[in-house]
Amino acid sequence: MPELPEVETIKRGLELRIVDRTILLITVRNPNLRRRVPTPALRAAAGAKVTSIRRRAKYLIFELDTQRAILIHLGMSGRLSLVAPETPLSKHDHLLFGFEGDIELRYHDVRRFGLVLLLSFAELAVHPLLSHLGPEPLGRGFTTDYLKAKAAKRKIPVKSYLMNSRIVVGIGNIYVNEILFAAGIHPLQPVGEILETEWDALRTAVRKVLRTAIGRGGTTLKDGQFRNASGELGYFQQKLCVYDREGEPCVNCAAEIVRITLCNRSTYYCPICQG
DNA sequence: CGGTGGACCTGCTGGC
DNA sequence: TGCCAGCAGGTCCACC
Repeated sequence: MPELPEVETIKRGLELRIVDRTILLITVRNPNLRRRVPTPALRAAAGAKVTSIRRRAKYLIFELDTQRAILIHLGMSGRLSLVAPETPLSKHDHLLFGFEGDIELRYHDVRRFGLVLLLSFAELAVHPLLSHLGPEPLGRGFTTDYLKAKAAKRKIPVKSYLMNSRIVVGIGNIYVNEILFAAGIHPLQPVGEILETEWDALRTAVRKVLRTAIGRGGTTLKDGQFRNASGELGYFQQKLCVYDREGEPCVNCAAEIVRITLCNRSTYYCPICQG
């Protein structure tokens, strides 16, 4: 579900409510996520205070005042929500974090592709899940020169390239489609043959699409899956130009949006604007 | 090494 | 109405 803008939106919502608060109780109802949740270690983190919340790629990192951190990835269907403790539990509420001040943070994940780990700061600094990640697309390391250099001589489609977290993090299947539309580049374009002049457009499109989506609180599709930490919907879906618009008219040229499968995922583009 | 495709898991939708 | 194939925001790993 969540790509960078959704994770960032959740992070911002959580920050306001739980930084500087102490965790009173951690309950693991179902430890079977992508990796098994380390229940005893995690439960033992109760009593610690959250000193800050960071985002790296699509990971959330809750730093504690005990030199440890809770690392959370939401996978495809994970949700984090702040609720009153008396709120009825649902089937897929797998972890509960009870905070002082009558606030409960719930991790909910239907498909259980997510991840929750407890790591020391030292472990976090060298953790293989994080150590191979490329630069943040909204950070300084994401330059046109970097993007171009990494692509040299490679034949993979530009869509696969942008979705590869070793190249750049945070871009998933919704935003990659929108980014390529904004840049006017065909998703199958071999990345090693992208023109000199197109690289700037591509970098600009990455940053603009992600920034705009964050500004609009992420994307909530028809199924209503994505919510921020307070349960509110995003509204970037109103700005989607190609994603899930097969057969509908292009917003620029009115040609029909085409859908193909690439990297085993639905891929949408305008055959004229991205020709 | 670079690139592709399947596996992980549950639930919803649409066609027959 | 019921059944079943196909699909869904991500990531990792085995295999060519």
